Amino acid sequence: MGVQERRAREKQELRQEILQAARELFVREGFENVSMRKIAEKIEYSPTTIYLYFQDKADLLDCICDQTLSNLEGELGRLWHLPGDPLERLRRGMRAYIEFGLTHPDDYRVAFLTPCPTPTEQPTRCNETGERTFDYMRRGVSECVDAGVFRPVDVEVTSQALWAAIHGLTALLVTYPQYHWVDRDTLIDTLIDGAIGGFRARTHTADHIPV
Amino acid sequence: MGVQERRAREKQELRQEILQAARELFVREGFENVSMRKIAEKIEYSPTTIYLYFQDKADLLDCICDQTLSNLEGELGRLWHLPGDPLERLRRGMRAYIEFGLTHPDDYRVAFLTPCPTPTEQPTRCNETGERTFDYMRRGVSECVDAGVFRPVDVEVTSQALWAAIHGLTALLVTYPQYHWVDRDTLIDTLIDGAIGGFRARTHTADHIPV
Amino acid sequence: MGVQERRAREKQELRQEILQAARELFVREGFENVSMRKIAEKIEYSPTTIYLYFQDKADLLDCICDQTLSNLEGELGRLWHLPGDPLERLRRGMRAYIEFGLTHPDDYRVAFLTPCPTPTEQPTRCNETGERTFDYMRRGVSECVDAGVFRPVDVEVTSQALWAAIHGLTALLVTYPQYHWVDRDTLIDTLIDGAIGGFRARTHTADHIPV
Amino acid sequence: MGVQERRAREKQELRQEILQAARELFVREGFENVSMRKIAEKIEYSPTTIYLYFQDKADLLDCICDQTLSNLEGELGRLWHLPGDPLERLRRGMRAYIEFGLTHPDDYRVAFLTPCPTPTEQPTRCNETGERTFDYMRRGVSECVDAGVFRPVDVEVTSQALWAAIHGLTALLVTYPQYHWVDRDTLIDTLIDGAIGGFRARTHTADHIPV
DNA sequence: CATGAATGAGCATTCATTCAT
DNA sequence: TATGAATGAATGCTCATTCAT
Repeated sequence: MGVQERRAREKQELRQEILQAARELFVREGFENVSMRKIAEKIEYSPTTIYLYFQDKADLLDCICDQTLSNLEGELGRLWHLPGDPLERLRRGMRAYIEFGLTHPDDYRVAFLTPCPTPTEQPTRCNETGERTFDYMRRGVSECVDAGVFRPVDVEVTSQALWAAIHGLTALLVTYPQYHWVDRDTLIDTLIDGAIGGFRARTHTADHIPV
Repeated sequence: MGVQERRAREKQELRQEILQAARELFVREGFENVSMRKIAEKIEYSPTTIYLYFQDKADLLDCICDQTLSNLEGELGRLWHLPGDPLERLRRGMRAYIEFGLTHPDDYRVAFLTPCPTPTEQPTRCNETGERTFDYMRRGVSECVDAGVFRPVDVEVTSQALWAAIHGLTALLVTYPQYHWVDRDTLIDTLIDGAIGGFRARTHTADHIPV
Repeated sequence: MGVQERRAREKQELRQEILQAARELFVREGFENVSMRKIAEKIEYSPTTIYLYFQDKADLLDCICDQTLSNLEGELGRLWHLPGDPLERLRRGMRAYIEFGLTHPDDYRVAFLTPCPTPTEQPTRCNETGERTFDYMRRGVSECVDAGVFRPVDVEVTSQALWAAIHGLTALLVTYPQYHWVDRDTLIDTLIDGAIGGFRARTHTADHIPV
Repeated sequence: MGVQERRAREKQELRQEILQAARELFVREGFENVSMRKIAEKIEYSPTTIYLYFQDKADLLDCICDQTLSNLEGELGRLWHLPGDPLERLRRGMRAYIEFGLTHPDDYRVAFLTPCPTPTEQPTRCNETGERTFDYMRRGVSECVDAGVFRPVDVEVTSQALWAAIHGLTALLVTYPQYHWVDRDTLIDTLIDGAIGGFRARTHTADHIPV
């Protein structure tokens, strides 16, 4: 059985290597310019080999997306357990989301800006992982409502709206990196605080709202 | 002279036909997956013909974007002159933007979700028209600040943040039309009011903020 | 009739303009990279117009060749009437030939290095002009024989051999301009004197033969 | 292992087949007019296959040239070791060169009459093989000088001049096979003896010079 | 498990040329 | 006389993929 295990492990490793190579190529060369051949060259295997691990290019892409979302989810999970009040936690998560997109623009593009090839099939690419990730937003909003920091808004509606806001900024920055944006940090803070601000309970102190 | 005029008109018509065909294909298949050949087939002309009307594929894309932005600009211009207070005007414009995207999802995709093929060249595609369009946002925010409805925020920063918010929602709805979104109108209102809410002066009445 | 004449003259002028434009393009862009369209653009006429003056591209090419040969012939004719003894005249003509090729490398390529498209049709492109040009070689050799500077060699054989020699050098220099040739003038002189040297009568003085 | 060997052999064979097909086409149609597709059709493989054996069209051309030059080099090498005095050896080599061109006109055309597509890159195509081949000329001339058959001429200059002479004849005969040449053998002998004659020491006997 | 060989389809673009006007 | 519009054919090359081994 040791043999079988080793084999399985090796197989997993090569799979990971392929994914990693593909991801790096996406980053370096841009999503559209990555071919199976280039990936194969990078890992020094034949193109055919890739097909032993992935059904086709779309499948490979899906897996990359899934990984991306997993990474994002992991990041958010880590942050979730840091100390802080609900508002801080929500804000921190939103910032992390945006920064994740900026740090991995190609991953973000693949995962969030590329339409599903066959729209009827899957609502989002990599449904489950995506939902799990989105749950952090739901929980963040929920906490804020429970703590009275937010007005008693509908959690799902608010979560979706907040996601839209941070997705919008990430998408724009990723799609038009050369546009004459104002200072990036200011912009991010403004967006987050602005979006959150709309849901806060009346008695809030304005400390976090930038001028 | 009638002949010349008719010729010119026909030429314009074919140009429009090409643009329309390309737009539809770009939308349906994604920019990278649309070839000049496919466009030619769609309009039942030879590929060469397209090159009589557009310099190359990038030029074609540019023209499509420009048209889209012009339409959007026209829409926003119309609304701008309707009566209403500054806040109402801003909100109305933001909603129109989102609805424009939802009504012409393909156009929106091409214009706002497709990365420029050569990113170094041009900040955004179709600079001028885009800027003119964005100016409506700037003017709307500016008015709100002047009228004291907004705190004295930085107009450019705020405008970019608000654009990000509405772009985000439009992009998500366009990219994942099948996702289990909450009621579309509620979501749009929530996003707009939430985003705007963050910048309002302290003494505002909460009448516009939905539950 | 004045009208007709003017028309005819204008027609000739445009024809010349086309030929001139084509020739210049050949020189600047290289023979293979010249298209009818580019020629048309250069003269600021439509491509169609060219076809009013030349049957097709091959015809245009032929005419250029013919012009080239005419130019060469003219050059040789001019030189022929300069004073000098037969040997000097022959040598001078051979040098002029080589230098013509080096000055108009693309013309030379078109006229002398490009095989006739349909080999059965025409021995050389532009037969007659070519023959007239070659006659200068025949006459030069003939004179040398008559003057006793050359041994009583066969004029045709010798002429062809000498042509081969100078054509060879021209062709090599034109085809491989980057090769590590020795000093160009030395090479030309050596070739000419060497080739001629083989036919000189025994009592020649060696003054012209370089070390 | 038999399998591997057979595979390798088959691979080599196909490579040769491609080279041969390309060579024939280049010769028949001219380099610019031969497309990868036409080559593919000729060998009844898909165009893609060619790219498994050659990097691109230029590479293919290079390999063809190299083969041609190798053949020529081999021929000259064989002759070099035959007995004979230096002059005879030189003359014999020059004749072999010309006859090689006449026997393989297509090969000669491709190797010596086709301009390098990108002239700036490489002095001559297939440098090394070409130089090795040209070395036979240098050695032949050198020997003649050493033996006192030639005047103490510069070896490189003389070699290049002699090359030019025999190249010229070969090129003309190959390019214009239909021209009214005099008797081929007479012409070749005349050219060779004439060219060589120019460099011979004064005391030579004229025995080899034809009338 | 991995591959070498091969392919059909496709790409953006350019070409020489024609035809109706 | 000249042209604007249009085209069919072709270009070198890359792609994702398959199949026999």
